[in-house]
Amino acid sequence: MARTPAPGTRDTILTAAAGLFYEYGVRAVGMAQVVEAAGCGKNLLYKHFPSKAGLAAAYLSLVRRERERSVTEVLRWSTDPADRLLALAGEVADRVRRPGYRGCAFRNYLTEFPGESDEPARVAQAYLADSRAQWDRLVTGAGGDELLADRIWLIVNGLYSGSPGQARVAVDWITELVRAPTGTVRAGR
Amino acid sequence: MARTPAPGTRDTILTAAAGLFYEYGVRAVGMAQVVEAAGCGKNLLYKHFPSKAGLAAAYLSLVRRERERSVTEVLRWSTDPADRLLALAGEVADRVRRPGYRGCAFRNYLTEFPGESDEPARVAQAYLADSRAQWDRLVTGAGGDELLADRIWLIVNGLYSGSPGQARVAVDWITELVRAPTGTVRAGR
DNA sequence: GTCTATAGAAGGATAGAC
DNA sequence: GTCTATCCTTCTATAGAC
Repeated sequence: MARTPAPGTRDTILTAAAGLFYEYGVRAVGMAQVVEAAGCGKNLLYKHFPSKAGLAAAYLSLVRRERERSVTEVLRWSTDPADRLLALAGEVADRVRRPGYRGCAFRNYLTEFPGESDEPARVAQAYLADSRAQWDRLVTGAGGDELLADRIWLIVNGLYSGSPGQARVAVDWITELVRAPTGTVRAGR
Repeated sequence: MARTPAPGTRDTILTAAAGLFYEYGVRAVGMAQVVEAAGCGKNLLYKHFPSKAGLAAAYLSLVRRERERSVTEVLRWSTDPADRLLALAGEVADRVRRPGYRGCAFRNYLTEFPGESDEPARVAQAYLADSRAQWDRLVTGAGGDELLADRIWLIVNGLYSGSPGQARVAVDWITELVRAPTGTVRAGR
């Protein structure tokens, strides 16, 4: 038997890469930088990931898993669609307010690589489409119409690309829109 | 006798660079690509621009000038603050719907170079701050409060990073918010 | 000895700058 | 065009664990 492979190597590398990619951007971070941060050799990196694009795709998939775990957590709070919608809004706002927040990882990648259709781009686009669909389901589940879904998605987009100070404004607004005093939840005032 | 310098060389280079930078991103475009698109020699490029960062700053300044010219144009339509606000919203929506639209050039640069404080980053941040101030002035001029200004800026941010299809939703919503049936323009419903 | 890991050089392409 | 530097990727050399 030869030397036993370290068990968490892939995760170590991926975590290091994810931190760098998110903070400085995928394009700005070189593979040598990832290797240095992970404290491993280049060989090991290319053994676990086929290329930089593959590593970037794994990074975005990791962010997706973390985000989905957090979302699933807060959605457990209630079975009421309106409550779940507000819980989701609060989850996003919390993330935006976290120190070190530098925008949405998926939107950032698509901005860094416009028009690209490689694996990480597909991961990013798929997540954004699924995220939008989830918001829409919650809105319609809460009795909202298509217009309200469009408007809330507009706020969510603004929330992701705006300053952290706007988080409260966004959450309060969504709350107000969903908890419409008329009883029915529609987009119009 | 030396050859007389072509008069519009700087503009030719800058226009070519601007098109490439906006379409593919600043990081993705090399100086050789700019030279090829401009149809000039490399030495001429570095005669007119000190570095790539300098060229990028000139590109963002050009975008700012064009945008301000367009905004000034539509703001001439009316002296009524609410009308001007809606005219500004329409201008943004038109730009977002234009073919080849790939997001806000300033926001894109700051995403491509996070944490940077070089000249183009300062140009981008300055424009965004000034733009936000302009929106705020128009909202308060139309009788809106600070909350409404925050909310409209949220919509504008969402408009810039959303899909072109959301342009109409955004404009209609801003119109509805500004032309509040109660007569007074406030954020609350 | 055999396998895994690290460190670093080499390759080939491409970057910015002159 | 050239020069230097850096990019991603591969390969070599060496050290260490079994």
